[in-house]
Amino acid sequence: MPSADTPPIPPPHDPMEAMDRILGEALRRHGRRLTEPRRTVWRTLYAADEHLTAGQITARAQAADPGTNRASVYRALSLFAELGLVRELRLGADQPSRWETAHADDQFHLVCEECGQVDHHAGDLVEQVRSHLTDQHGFKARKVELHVSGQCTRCSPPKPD
Amino acid sequence: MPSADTPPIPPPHDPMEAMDRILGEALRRHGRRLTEPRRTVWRTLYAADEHLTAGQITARAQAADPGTNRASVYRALSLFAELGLVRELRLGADQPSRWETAHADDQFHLVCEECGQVDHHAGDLVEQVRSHLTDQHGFKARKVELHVSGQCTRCSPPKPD
DNA sequence: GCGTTATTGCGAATCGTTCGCAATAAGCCT
DNA sequence: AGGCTTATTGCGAACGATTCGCAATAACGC
Repeated sequence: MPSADTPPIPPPHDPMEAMDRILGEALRRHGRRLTEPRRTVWRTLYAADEHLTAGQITARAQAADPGTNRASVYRALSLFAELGLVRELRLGADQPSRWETAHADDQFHLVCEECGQVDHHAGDLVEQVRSHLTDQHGFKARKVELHVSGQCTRCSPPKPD
Repeated sequence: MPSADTPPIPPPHDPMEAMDRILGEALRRHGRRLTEPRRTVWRTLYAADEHLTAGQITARAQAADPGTNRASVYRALSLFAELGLVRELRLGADQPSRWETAHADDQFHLVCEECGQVDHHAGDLVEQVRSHLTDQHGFKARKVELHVSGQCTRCSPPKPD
């Protein structure tokens, strides 16, 4: 541990603490407060390997902190989305919204209908679409969402029978 | 008008009757029955200029036939979708599903965030995506959905300033 | 026409999500 | 560190979209 009189800028040992800092700064920048439920939701989201529904997030958050409230989870999620920290996505008309941390290049989703696996894609396709629309049709694209459903490599038989 | 002893194959004068026939045939082909609520929903869908929510469809259907029941509308819609006659689509995580008659080339939607206008696009983009995925990533694309939101030509100021 | 059985109509139920409001606590100021 | 202001929480009730169960009805094949 740093001695009591070294400059109090400890490097982020715990990756979770680093995440907390990112969240805290984003919140403060917008005049919002960093609270326990928000931190819990945030960590849950980052610990997740996949896109979670609000229900799943609530369950996991409650596993980490039993006090976590459903409504607060929803509120945290939509706030995060508003701040551009996470993205809400609909992978099927029947299923509830799912949430993912916002990386730059993941408007491109591949959903496997067999195993439910969701893959991301960066690619330039989204950019292509955007410029095509602007140039050819005068449509100013702000958000481009590409959802593809089908069979992923593992589920579609690689060997021809 | 055809005389009484000409072959009884009257050309479809009423476009709505023609629509009914299409629906009836599709249903019969699948062992389903052509009923009043189904016909009403079908006509509503075809008379519509835009993508309607189930609620809107119900309202319009009831305007045409006051007996029309909400549940039957939902059942008709999902049946039609199952038969490939209509398509369900989510234009925003917050809004309810919307429904459109199924044309070949309309997986490509442009939603104007200003006026709410929804435009379609055929284009080869969808095909491009499909083959790109199959060739490069082994992902067998079944359904490709491209949702773009932004500003349409009318809403985005054409003149600079 | 008759009978079989798919379909309807109704209300209640479900699911995801949001709301209202009193109680709590974050972060600023000193 | 203590106090103050006000954003945020927690709770349950409310909500909107969609679905369900089931008895009554009506399509359509014979």
